[in-house]
Amino acid sequence: MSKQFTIQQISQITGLTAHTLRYYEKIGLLDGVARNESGYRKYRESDLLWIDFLIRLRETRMPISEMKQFSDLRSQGKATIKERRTLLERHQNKVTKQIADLKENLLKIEHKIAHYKALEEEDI
Amino acid sequence: MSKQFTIQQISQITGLTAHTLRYYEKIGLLDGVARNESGYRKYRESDLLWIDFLIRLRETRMPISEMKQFSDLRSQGKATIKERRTLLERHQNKVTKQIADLKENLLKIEHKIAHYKALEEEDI
DNA sequence: CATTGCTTTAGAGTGCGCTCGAACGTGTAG
DNA sequence: CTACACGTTCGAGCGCACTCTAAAGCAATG
Repeated sequence: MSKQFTIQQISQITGLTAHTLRYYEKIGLLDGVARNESGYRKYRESDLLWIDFLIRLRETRMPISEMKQFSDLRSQGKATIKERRTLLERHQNKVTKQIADLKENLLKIEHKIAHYKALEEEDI
Repeated sequence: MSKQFTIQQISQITGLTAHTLRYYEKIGLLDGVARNESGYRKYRESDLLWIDFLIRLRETRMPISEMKQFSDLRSQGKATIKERRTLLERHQNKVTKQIADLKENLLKIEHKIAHYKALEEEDI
């Protein structure tokens, strides 16, 4: 029998607040979180893994609307695997571009820092 | 005598809308944009360079409040160069971390894609 | 069996970064 | 002179992603 978690535990593990976890469930990012007899949520290991993946999508700037699309495909079962892969590959490209752009911007920032250093030297 | 630009030209060059350019000026990110006799903005080359740098800060997720701080230091002249450098160095660290995080997340996304591919193979 | 602290829901509120609209002035082509 | 495109200001509105509140129920401790 696999471990179960309360909303607070999931909150601590993932860093999302309980509010955000309920919100994600409400908008359909988390499907079918189980409940105990009194209606309290009990998260399974699989929920945790899914939430962790959602966090990665969010950190790579996937909009919630797209995360929702992806979640919807997921809950439709294995018939949608190809479609999910396509969606992820499109996102992969965007992330790759983000990294390239950040690197370019980082260079410019570093140049500016170097420029400031030079100006500081002059004034000694 | 250096070239001057209308707000529409700056908009086309930078990709910011005229609305956004006015907004940035209003909140103090753009200091002292010149005007012609009838009150129309005329941007100089130096304004353009500054706007481009602001865009880089924005693309690297610097919040507007921090961009404002930086702008304010800038308009106080060369006495603030050291402070500006410090601010940029802090930001540089954040950007470096962003890149590392994105790379890690990209890996996980790629693993998921590979996993989907494997599942697709199974079903042939 | 009372207190304290956790859970639930629905719905309202917030902060960020724009984005737009209204009302009005300017510049230029026919 | 008349369109009509482009400029101005001020303030309101918007989309996103949470974030919080209120009112109520459940759980654990002394």
